[in-house]
Amino acid sequence: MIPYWKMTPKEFLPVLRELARCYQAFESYSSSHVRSLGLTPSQFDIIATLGNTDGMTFKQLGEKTLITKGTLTGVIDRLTSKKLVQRIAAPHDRRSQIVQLTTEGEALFARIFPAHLEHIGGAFDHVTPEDLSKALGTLCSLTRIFKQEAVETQPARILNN
Amino acid sequence: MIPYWKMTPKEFLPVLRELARCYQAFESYSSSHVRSLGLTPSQFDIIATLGNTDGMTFKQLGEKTLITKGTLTGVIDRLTSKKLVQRIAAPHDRRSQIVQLTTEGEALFARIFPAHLEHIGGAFDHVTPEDLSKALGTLCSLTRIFKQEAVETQPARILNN
DNA sequence: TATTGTTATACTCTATAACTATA
DNA sequence: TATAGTTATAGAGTATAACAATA
Repeated sequence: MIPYWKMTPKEFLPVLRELARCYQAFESYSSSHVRSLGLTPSQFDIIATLGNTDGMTFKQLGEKTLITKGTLTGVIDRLTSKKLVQRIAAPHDRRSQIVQLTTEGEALFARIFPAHLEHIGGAFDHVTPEDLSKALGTLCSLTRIFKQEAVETQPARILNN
Repeated sequence: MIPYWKMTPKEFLPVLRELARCYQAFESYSSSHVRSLGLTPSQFDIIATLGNTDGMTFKQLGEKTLITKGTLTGVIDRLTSKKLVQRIAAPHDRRSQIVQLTTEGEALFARIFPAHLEHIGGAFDHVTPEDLSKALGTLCSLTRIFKQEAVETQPARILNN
């Protein structure tokens, strides 16, 4: 039995604005570190995603990072020319390629990622675990519904389902 | 008397991931609307920021939208060629220019913005006001600290101030 | 001298779609 | 026929810095 509220823009807009502001503040902080290493945010995203894995296919990588395949080829090309990642053939499907960190890429990941986490973790020192888990819950439910809505672009569809 | 917790990455990383996922889901949903109007997200950002105002200077606009001045000139040029915004001279400083919506831009804003809000509001129907305000609080405190950290890039600075 | 906005450059990302080689 | 990744293209945002006009 879920209670039903009709939120007004006046109520939820501050949350959206703060969501954007928070994400952008995080991104901007994160990217200032990242750019000082000679990486773009997209490139760092790839490194962080591949860290502590044996690599993954272009398809998987694209799904995790939300980068489309056409763009991904370019990003991986640039990281390859920096010797941070490499392509290897996938074992059971010759159409497929595995992207993985090189030794150099792993070393970079090992050097910068823990420091990143340590730094970021400081932001959470005065947030209670309870607030954190509530915020997580709220963010999750928002995400779920935004994703739903993104699929059902035509409101009329709701009537047809 | 604020209690002190030391959060571990295992605790806060899910929140960061969900923050990114939530923002990106929102952005992607929002931008699918926006692109169907022939606008990019940056361009919509400008329109939404100028809506219900008498216009503002390049400087103000850049601060609100987090677009740097060099880029902003290009974005405004494109919106100008679409006849959605216009530049006018600022009254008391002849270096400065005011950007404002044209009649056409205002009409577009009036047509799409309420619909946008209405659509987005649906996502909040099953979130309680309490959770919403807690999430807002948490987001705010995170934002504040990310911004702080972004400024103090050199930790050593803290000692010098 | 400092500030506002413009211009210029080089790079990166995006959307889109045609293409290849496999499956 | 469908899928994985590549290539090509045109447009748009980014960082950076030099520049003109004005304060």
